[in-house]
Amino acid sequence: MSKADNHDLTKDRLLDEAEALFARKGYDAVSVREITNAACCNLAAVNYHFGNKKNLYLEVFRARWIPRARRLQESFKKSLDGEEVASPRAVARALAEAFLVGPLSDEERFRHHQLMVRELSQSTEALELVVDEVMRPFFKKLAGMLRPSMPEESGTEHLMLNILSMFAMVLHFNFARAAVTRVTGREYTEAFKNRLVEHITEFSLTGLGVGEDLH
Amino acid sequence: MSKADNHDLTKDRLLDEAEALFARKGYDAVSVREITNAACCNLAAVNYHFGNKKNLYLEVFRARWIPRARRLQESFKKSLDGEEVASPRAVARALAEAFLVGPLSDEERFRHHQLMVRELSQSTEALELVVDEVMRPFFKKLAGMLRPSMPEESGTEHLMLNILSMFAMVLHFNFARAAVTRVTGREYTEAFKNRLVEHITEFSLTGLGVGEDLH
DNA sequence: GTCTATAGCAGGATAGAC
DNA sequence: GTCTATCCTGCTATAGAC
Repeated sequence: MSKADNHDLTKDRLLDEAEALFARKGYDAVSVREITNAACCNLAAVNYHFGNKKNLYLEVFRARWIPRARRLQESFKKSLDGEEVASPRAVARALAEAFLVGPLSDEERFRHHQLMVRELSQSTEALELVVDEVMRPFFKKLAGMLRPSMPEESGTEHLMLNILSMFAMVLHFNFARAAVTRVTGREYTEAFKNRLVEHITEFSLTGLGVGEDLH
Repeated sequence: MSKADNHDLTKDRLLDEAEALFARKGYDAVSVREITNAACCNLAAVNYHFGNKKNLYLEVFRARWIPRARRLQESFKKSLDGEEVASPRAVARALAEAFLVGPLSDEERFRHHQLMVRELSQSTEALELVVDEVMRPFFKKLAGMLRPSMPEESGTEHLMLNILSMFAMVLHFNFARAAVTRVTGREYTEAFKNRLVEHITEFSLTGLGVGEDLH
């Protein structure tokens, strides 16, 4: 019993600390020593539990990142339950809310987006997991929700580009915090995050909002 | 003469190869040996010319990245010369065009955005340079161009969030190529890049384009 | 399952010849 | 300015005791 406990706890601590460090510094900048120190266990534990460093990285995605992405999608879905039918505005707001405020702690949100951006910009094996198991199904669901509101003539590609654009904003305001803060002069307080949710919702609905005729 | 020549050529080759490698793999994943091999010079050359690896990285930004960012801004400015007054549509299109088609080769565009995203998501000393010398002034200019078209009551912050959002799209469609391709099924041909320019322009102007009443 | 000890190698950096 | 040779640190991974 205490054996199994130790096993699980060590493995869990390793996954947690590894994820935090990989997110903050990137795969190559983190050493196994650093991870095992942070997890208060022995250097050899990584090789025992995961075989090698790279496998630990992949396991971080399988055991931590992907489940969290699913929780985010659940949170998104719940936001929409109140609505009789998902209007584009409701979808945009629920999306922004789930990713910018949502169920995650600040630390978790940070981890999540840092790791995602690292994979998006430099695809390793983990990107396959991320795209195939999380992004594609989620985008498909979003497409289904938005399609009824779109002009008849717009195809799936148009829809996907729209979704990718909302996604780009959500991602950007999460991972480029340092730059956003430097440019706007605002820290990521609850108030500012709510302001960002408003902004993303509006921009998704009306762009710059200059009231130009629609075509 | 040949001395000075050799000096400059070696230094230039180092900067070029270093930038390419840092962009593709990230700072920590690249070794000085790898760089000097690619530049066909001796291991000690990095320390001779730049002092150390980190300084070489910073010099890549000073001597390569920032000048290229200036060229992009020039290209953006030129796109707008034909217009009597810069309408929001013209600004959005010029922005998307400069960054997605623009004056850079595919390889240069790739380098540029990879390095930028690395800095945006994990600020090192180079982020200060990037934000202070490139982003902030550029955003200020954009703000000046867009302000006349905005509703009276919207302040600078609203304007900045709008600019950051356009920027987020431009950036995203450049750095997340792998994922975009995986999701849309489209490679980054000239045709698709032009399609993206259209999309970014439209999304910037009207968002999802569902024709919702403006407020 | 967890530890110590260590093999074996790659990394950044430098001294000094040319 | 460029080279070779080398130092020394820190890395991943493993063998083997407990």
